[in-house]
Amino acid sequence: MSLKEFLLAVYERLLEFYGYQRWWPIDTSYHSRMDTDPRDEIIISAVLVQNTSWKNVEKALERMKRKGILSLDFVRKVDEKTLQELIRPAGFYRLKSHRLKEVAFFLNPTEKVSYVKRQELLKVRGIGKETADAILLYAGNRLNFVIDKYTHRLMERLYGLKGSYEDLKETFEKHLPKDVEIYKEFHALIDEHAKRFCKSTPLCGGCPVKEMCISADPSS
DNA sequence: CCCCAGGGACATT
DNA sequence: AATGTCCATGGG
Repeated sequence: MSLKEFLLAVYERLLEFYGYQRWWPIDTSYHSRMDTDPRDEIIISAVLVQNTSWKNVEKALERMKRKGILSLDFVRKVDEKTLQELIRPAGFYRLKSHRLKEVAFFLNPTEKVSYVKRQELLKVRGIGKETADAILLYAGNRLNFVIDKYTHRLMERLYGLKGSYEDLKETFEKHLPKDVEIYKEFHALIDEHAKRFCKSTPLCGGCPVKEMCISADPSS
């Protein structure tokens, strides 16, 4: 089986097992009610979720909706101290309030997310490769595969596939169909699978891709 | 008590 | 290029 066939087979098996993940969750009724851009919610939460559980991000988003406005305009206008208190549950709150300001001024207007160059987005302080690719893919609907530590771990275990962030990103983008919906779902499925089975100490018993994994423990 | 979460910047080796 | 440290809240 070629790498191309392998990646697609893993994707289809994970999709079959877990179903559609539908990242990024968006409160569409909020944005139509408040006349705010849903892409703002994705951009803001992409920063908030850095090394943080989604659960804690949701708490911060709720506070922004309740005591502020969940939009990049609000982030630009609110004073940093207030912003810190709103996002506190997401952790690293002093760091992240500054990062939110940086990205909110850079992605102004929000429409810029659909044409800005990746290299330019990466110059924003606080926006690394994963956050940049997540913003481009999920908010910009652009063909940018997102790599994270789960992707590294899973691919090394499944196929012995190692490499830098850019190496892995190129591999996925070279072999997968050029389809943003597949990019979005596959990344989400990889994360879900890494959390449920392919943890730091893997739970190979019941793993949906055990049969295609070079390092699965056959006895478990 | 421990470890980890949908990372990134910066320093050190 | 690889590894270490800091940033912080919340849950298991």
